[in-house]
Amino acid sequence: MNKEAIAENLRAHTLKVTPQRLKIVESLNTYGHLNIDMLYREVKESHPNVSLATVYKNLAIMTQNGLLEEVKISGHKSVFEVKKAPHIHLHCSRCGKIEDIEIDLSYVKAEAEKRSGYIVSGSEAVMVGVCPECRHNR
Amino acid sequence: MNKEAIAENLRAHTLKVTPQRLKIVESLNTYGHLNIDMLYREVKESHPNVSLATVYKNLAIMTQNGLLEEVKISGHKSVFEVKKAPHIHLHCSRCGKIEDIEIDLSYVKAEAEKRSGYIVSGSEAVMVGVCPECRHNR
DNA sequence: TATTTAAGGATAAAGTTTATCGTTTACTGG
DNA sequence: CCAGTAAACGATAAACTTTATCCTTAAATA
Repeated sequence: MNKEAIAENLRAHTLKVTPQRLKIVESLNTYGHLNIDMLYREVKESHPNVSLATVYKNLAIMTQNGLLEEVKISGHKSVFEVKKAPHIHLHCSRCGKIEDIEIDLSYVKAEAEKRSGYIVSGSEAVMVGVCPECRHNR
Repeated sequence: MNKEAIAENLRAHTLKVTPQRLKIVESLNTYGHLNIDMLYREVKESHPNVSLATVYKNLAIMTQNGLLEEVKISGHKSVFEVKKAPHIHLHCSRCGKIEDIEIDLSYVKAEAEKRSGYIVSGSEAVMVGVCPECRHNR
């Protein structure tokens, strides 16, 4: 995804296009899931005097505006990702990596609604385990 | 669940039985899901000079030892619960309440393993929506 | 290109969690 | 039941994280 497409995406979420924001989204496109410290380091590479507060402020507003999503991982700092089609997360407890996998949860949602009376508007699921690489390299 | 049963549960997890720990688990049995501030307030009622550090230390060790579980809720502080049979969480975005519901995720787990090569050992799922009470009282 | 408004940077303040350390308490074995 | 030991407690400092403030800079609009 190129810079102009990212800029489009920012504008689509009523956010001004700034170099710092471009870099944040670019980094997330490249690495998938990054926490705030990683993102701060990333942005500093191209903008050495970026303020940590800027990263905080941007993650907050980009998440509020629906461009990013925060993923809470048990025992770790939250990571952020660019919002895309609904999916669940795989978290490797050995190497810490996080992957997306598109598994349909509509059955779970329907079942939850039926049995609880809730109207469910969203869901978040994380499966924890060991990835193939970590299983083999030991 | 009475005090002796809670004490049993603590011992079963190689934890000494202290009044502060009893109160924490008792509160969680009563209310289901509480964050650290709520638990601190709870324990203070029966042990007015409990230290906040004690609550932190106990939640950490009880979680490590598998007696409690931490539930990360988007936009809120983590809540804790007494570990029980696998279940997923319902979170009402209006009133903030959290409920358990036992829905089988083994299909999701199997599918995730098949498609990713991971060996999945655990999962955490939260469905966000509006509970029946909040839907009606407005 | 000037104007307006939002965003950035620096840093202070607030809030949260962990570490330290001396004292107290729960457990064990006699 | 009591003494000894190790763990837990309380108080508090330190570390760490997040948010707020305020002045400067930059992006969008016409």
